[in-house]
Amino acid sequence: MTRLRGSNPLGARKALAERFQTWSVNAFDLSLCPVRGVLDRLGDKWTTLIVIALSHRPQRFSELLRAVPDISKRMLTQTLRDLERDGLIARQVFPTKPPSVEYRLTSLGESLLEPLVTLVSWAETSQAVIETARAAFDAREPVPA
Amino acid sequence: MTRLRGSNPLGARKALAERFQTWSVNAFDLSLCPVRGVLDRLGDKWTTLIVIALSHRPQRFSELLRAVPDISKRMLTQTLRDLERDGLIARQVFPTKPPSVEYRLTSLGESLLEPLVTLVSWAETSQAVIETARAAFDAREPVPA
DNA sequence: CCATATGGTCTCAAAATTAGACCAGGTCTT
DNA sequence: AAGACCTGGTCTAATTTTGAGACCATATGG
Repeated sequence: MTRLRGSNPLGARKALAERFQTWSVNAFDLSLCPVRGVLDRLGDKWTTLIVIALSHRPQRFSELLRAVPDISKRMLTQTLRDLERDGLIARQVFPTKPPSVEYRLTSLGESLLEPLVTLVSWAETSQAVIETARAAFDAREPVPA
Repeated sequence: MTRLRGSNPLGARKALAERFQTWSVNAFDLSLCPVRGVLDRLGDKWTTLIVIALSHRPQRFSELLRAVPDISKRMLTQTLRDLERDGLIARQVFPTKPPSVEYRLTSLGESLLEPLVTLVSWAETSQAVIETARAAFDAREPVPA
């Protein structure tokens, strides 16, 4: 087949499988697998969206609220706090009349952009295939109303 | 520091920012941003763990239950169904005495491994920095008992 | 004959998330 | 000057999601 430099799934599979080997000793035990703590936050449903929104430019609270339409204030606040706690974003208050708060990516936060781009690219590329698979599955196994 | 080829955050930032530009027209509107549908599933907390576990080798239901220790049967079933529906994994039943079911990555599922590796690598690299940031944040803003 | 193992499903409780009221103050409109 | 509206949040109550564990049918080993 085509043997693409470093982009064949086999290579990735091996790389990941190797890492997994070292983890499998502790079998993903939450307290023993430090990566889980990091990965869990990324799986926050809102985290990636917010990071992507901030990749564009620093934004204020209500801008983010508009940028990610279906997030609730509560979750936006909480996700921003978590992100700030992890050092991925920085919070800065401006003493305007109604004080405004700006959030921006830190350099650590920006370093996340690169892995995120590859993931988003994959999502874009695979989206059509996935839709097809979903439709096929639903046709096989009709979901009851 | 070291200047690695093509791994500077600036490049990634620009790449992502450009993509975001095209999305920002619809401002992440769930129904209009197809990537969200895909990204949401990846942010399932269990999805990535299961895919990683299966990157090792095909595994049966109860093997996965053991591999991802703190998942409940309920969530394992559901996550596997979703993954199957999206065409990322395949389910095969063997007519053994108590029938066993094996789950394996499809080629689409394997294609996810590559982006996942970069993400996991980032998590591993950044983990220490993040822990430090968390500690510093908690010291500043002591979480009440 | 009882325990165990298989892959799930079902129910109920617990946890996470949402929607939306509310706040303090200042500006803008009328 | 009264009212509406803006800021960034917090708080409560209702809804949704998740978790823990019982349960099932069948078959094997002891």
